[in-house]
Amino acid sequence: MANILPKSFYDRRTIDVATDLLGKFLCRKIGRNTYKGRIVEVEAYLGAKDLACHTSKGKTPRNEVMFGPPGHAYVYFIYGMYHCFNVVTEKEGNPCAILIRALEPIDEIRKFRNCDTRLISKFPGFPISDPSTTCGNNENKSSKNLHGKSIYNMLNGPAKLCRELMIDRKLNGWDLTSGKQLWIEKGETIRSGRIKKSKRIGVDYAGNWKDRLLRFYIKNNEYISKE
DNA sequence: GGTATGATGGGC
DNA sequence: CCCATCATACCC
Repeated sequence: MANILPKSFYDRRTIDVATDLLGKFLCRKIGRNTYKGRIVEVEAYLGAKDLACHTSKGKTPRNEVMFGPPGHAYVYFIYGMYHCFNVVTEKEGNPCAILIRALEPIDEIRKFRNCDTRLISKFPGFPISDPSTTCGNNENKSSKNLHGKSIYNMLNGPAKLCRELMIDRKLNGWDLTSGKQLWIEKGETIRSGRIKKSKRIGVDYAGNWKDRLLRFYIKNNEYISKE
């Protein structure tokens, strides 16, 4: 597939990769089907010197993927119940990554959420496929399925998008350029005027790094985790 | 919008 | 003990 982002995309300065990831498509293949979400919010983690980055305390079994080559997935388990998905950037040995914080669901994923019940029997517990949802072409911001979930509230957080797309530690280290199971495709390039910056979320422990503006999101997008 | 709290368990 | 989260409660 020609649209898969190549290794060279990730082998650059982390902040540049982070802003360039906005507007690209995260793709997850499960069974015969592929589900895609548009990346709308990310955070950059700048390696050993960055006190908010897991690698600031050195190499451990958990974070060793970040020390490897760019273009691989760094997936970690947090708070006893959640996973977060990152892409590794920069040259091998410079342990940086970008946390994917929110996705905008696009047509396939919406259709699946609403209509496709075949996968449910194959993957019991797959959260995005809720048999109680109705087939909805008239969704609005307050539309909810029978479990009270809105399409606006399913992919707007790093742990929520992992839950919905069944991303867990089995995909830690996955080569995102292989075009199987999990990859990222070209989309639009978001001009800097459409990108907002803020402090990263949940890193108040990170000393003089906690206030750095390393969170990037698409201005006015409806699927952001937090304003 | 903000703050506070419990859930829940791997990592160091 | 800590934690790159989430859902819920409440606005002290």
